[in-house]
Amino acid sequence: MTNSRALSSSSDAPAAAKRPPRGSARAKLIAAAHQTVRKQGYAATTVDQICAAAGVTKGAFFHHFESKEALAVAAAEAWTERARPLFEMPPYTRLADPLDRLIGHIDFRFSMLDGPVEEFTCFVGTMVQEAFATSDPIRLACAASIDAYCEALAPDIAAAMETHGAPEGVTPIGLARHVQAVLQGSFVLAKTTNDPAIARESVTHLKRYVRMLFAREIGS
Amino acid sequence: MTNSRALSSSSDAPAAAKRPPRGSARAKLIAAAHQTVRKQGYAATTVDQICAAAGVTKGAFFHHFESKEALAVAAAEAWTERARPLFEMPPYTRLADPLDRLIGHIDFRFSMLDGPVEEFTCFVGTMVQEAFATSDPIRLACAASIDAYCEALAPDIAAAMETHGAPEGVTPIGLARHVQAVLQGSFVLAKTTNDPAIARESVTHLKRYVRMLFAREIGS
DNA sequence: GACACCATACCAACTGGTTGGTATGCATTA
DNA sequence: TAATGCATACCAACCAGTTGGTATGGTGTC
Repeated sequence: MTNSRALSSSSDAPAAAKRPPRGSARAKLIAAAHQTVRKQGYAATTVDQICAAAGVTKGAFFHHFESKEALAVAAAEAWTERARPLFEMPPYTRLADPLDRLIGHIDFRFSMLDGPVEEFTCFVGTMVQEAFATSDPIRLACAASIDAYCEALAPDIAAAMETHGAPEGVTPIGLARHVQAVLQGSFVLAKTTNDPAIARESVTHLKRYVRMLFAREIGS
Repeated sequence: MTNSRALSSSSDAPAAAKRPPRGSARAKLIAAAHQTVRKQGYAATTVDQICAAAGVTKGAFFHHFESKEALAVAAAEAWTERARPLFEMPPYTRLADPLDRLIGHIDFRFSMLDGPVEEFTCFVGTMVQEAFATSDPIRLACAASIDAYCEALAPDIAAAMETHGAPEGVTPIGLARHVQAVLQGSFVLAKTTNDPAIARESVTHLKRYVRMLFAREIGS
């Protein structure tokens, strides 16, 4: 790289184009935050690290976000969007029986529990553990993200309760939150062993619980 | 030496005694770490904050622990000891039926889900979330603490399985880990809302699951 | 279509305050 | 008096955020 860049004639359009497209820094910073925070936690992650992972400078960071906390909030919101396809794309969402769809979703979450721990754990779950008492904006953004997940899961549970019945005291949103709790808890356990196996074990129990809940009489 | 405090005759035992007993700094530092880390997380907690909360100086800190990480490991080990009485003291541990003891334990954990979130959440669960990828000593100490809990819970589950039976694929240690996962997950959810109610909801599902697991021939 | 004008996107270098850790001294106890 | 327990004073590295500037692309005007 002899030329600092000054040489770049205006006709280098063809191949070079190493430079990332203008306007991509924000998205790259959020993706870098997801990646880094899931591995190290929020407080231990520095702005410089996020910038380095995103391949941009600090100037770009503070152009797009007024503070580290503001990035955290934006990243939590982006996490919600990132999770949305989990409810729309997968094949099991087309199943006729809502209980099959619910079980299908749990199976799907089970299948995600593979590979390095920091690649399947939850960004907002990790972050809210650290920030719930020190940053209300972050806590609320994480709460909204988890709430959106539960709300997306609840309709199938409600439908399953109507067609298959369910014990007293079980509500769609309540069971959805329990699903989320088991997932979050399984992430914590997986972090202790640095291995997904222990997480799969718990989700298997969750699946059995859901099956038992709706296994009273099919079509009573 | 002019008497800065030399007045204190050896017979001042009655009331004065403002100074903490010599040798208490270590325990106070660990207690302060438990308190502060549960509220703010590990990385966000500074050594100075821990010292302030313990009422000692940094000199005392680094006299007892060679680093912040070493304190974290010691605090995780102390957490294990702190949890031990939970299995020995409570009245339900005297029940004859092991299933009653297991349900009693879950009820007991349920009853702990009250008051400020940082007062019932798990020190090692919080810490391992942040440190699992950056500090093996901390991760292993947290793993040992959670493992000790599960091992303490497993015998009653094993006995319950023998007297009441249980479905294929359920193991004592596996179910114990699931109990722990639900608790850890319920803590995460409670942090999103800053309210224990959502955690109680999940533990109620856990209790129902355990009841259903062992309810094969009892009532039907 | 060429030019002036300007908002947006981004960069490199710097700063004030904080952090984990150290060096040293002194009082109490064995 | 030797060792232990703890305090004070201090430091080098680091961190979130700032500053002052450059590059880029869009828009209105003629």
